[in-house]
Amino acid sequence: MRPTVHDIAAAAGVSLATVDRVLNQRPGVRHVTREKVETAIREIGYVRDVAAANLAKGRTYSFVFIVPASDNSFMHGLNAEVMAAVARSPVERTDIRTLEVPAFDPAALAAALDTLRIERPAGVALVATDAPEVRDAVDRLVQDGIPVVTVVSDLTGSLRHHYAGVDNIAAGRTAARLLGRFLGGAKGDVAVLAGSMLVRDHRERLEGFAAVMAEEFPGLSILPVIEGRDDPDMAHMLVSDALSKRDGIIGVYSLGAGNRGLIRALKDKSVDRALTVIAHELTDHTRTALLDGTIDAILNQDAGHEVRSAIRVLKAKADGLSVIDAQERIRLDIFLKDNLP
Amino acid sequence: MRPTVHDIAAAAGVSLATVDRVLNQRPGVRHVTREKVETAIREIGYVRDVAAANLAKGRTYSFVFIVPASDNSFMHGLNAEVMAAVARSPVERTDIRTLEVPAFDPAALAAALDTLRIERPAGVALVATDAPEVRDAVDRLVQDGIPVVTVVSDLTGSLRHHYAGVDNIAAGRTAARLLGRFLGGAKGDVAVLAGSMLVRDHRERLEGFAAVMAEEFPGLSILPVIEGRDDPDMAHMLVSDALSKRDGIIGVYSLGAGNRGLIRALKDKSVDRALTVIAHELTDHTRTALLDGTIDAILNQDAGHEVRSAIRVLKAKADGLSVIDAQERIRLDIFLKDNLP
DNA sequence: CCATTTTTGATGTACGTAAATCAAATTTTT
DNA sequence: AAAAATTTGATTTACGTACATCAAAAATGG
Repeated sequence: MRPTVHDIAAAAGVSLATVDRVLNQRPGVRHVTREKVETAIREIGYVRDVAAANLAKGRTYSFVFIVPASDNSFMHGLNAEVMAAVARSPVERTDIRTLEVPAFDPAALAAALDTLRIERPAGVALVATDAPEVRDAVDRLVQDGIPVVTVVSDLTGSLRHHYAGVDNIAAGRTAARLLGRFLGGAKGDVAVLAGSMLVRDHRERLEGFAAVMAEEFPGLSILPVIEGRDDPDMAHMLVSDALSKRDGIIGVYSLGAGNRGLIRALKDKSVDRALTVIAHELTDHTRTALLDGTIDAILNQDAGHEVRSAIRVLKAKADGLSVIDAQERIRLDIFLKDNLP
Repeated sequence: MRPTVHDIAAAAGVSLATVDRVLNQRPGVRHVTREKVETAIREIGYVRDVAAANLAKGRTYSFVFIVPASDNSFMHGLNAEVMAAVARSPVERTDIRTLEVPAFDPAALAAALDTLRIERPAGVALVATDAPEVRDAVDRLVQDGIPVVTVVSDLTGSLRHHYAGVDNIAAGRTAARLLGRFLGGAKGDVAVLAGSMLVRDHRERLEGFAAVMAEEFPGLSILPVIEGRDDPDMAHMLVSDALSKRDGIIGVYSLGAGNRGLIRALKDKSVDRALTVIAHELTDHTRTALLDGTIDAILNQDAGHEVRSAIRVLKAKADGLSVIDAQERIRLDIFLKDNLP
């Protein structure tokens, strides 16, 4: 049987009320007594029954999810996963609210974060835009004692408690090795399509990609990055243009979210050119393209896992519990035709 | 606020005791009354507060994990993960016990399962040996109302509630495509090292591998399968032998757990031969081999995830709750040098 | 219509913790 | 040493559910 508060009281030779004061850091306990109780807690190996505690508190965790108002498949998917979590939330004693902010707008994000300092939710999750003002706003929240986790995109040098997302440098490196190996020893050019170099995850992917390319595949040279702003039409135009202008292109790495346009451009390219293509994010479009051979591999982060992980971590922080690190590591999924879910 | 049993009683116009009888399927309720209560439950959208319920029951879930007494890194890892779960178990109101049975011994496994029919734990997880007697024993447990999940290796045609493991056919297919693509258009032989063709997961991996090889890489031919019984020394001998006898070998697929011997054989092969190698299961040995270039890719199933998933599913079944399917899908990890955890 | 059986209601206790109140004991201050 | 302040104890209620008991009401059988 697990020890209870009564066992602590007996072991420490104090009353239940005193144990309660220590456990819930209420005032009115002398230092020596407090230590006596804490020793007893350690010695009998007491762990608070969180379920019973929350029942007694009538507590519901109120969490806020801040997501960018971006119109691409990935963000839609992320939103859907947050909504799914909201739907489950009553069962899990959580009360999750989403807050939409303009994409790539540090000032708006920082303002939203500062609003939350008043509201004081039990935890905040955000898709970070990597800017100093956002970092400062996050740090203020953290210093106010509110748990904060970043999702998908991290925040350089901030005090956030956790990052629920993939290692984007590793993702870029992996893409490079896959592309290099798939191309065998062939020599030629590689086109890179990104959303914007202003976002940290895209920058990091490119960084990793370029590093491995340089180290290991000297026969392949990276062309100047095409920034498609994650917009299908823009991506289509820019990629078509690049493909027609340069006929040395034998590989493409799409590290952003504008894959609809890319796929269109690849499909209406001159039939004689076989390209090896690696893209990020599994969506209906990329899935179809993978199956029909337009794309050779997809790197993916599972938005559902990221959302659930963020919530688990926030909950653990709110309860003062530890998390299982291995469980919260967001993995980079590599999909070929054969292992699609 | 979530509706409670009191709300049901009010809505249905019956007493709390009657609601309780319906909820916990106790006898002594007329059909019409029962239906009135059930309607009310549906209409106000009541969901039982599992935390409070378990608190009241003083319930601890007693689960049994049946693992094979196999001496390879993967099974050791699995065992370690089960032990980690055992360590966490008091906090999660679970009481997990492991049961070791001889590996590849259907009779022993079936006997162990039948013992559990007496003990009636709240759930059983097992690494299945794919045999009719095991299937029947599992079906008996299920028919007794005990939740059963298979882990790592599934059981053909059984009534088990869930399988916490990877799709091994997809794993084999993925290995084939990776190997084929890494080899570019080269022609030659591919050696396959397995543990034993008597285990279902190995058979399935081979099946998927062979299928894709035949469909898509006609230039590569698969040599007769080497069965190393997951034994390092045996694998070393057999692989060394094959490599020296056939010099057309350009690729190796190791789908079992005997990688230590394979790696040794690869390292002391004549230096001029560059092989492309795909192996299963991330262990210290395969990790080192991947980093030093002896192995080109590792396919992995995360034992920790499998164990935790199995427990979550068992708990959900025991509580009569549903699971989040996407969360319980065990993914096939593909590791290159660059995305090792 | 009475006796019997079945169904329903009313009520209390328990689970482990939180939180509050008030009295008693102890310490500190004057 | 008395007064004031602080610390501790004892006790109660609550959270939402499970489970048990006993009495009351309703349905059923003869």
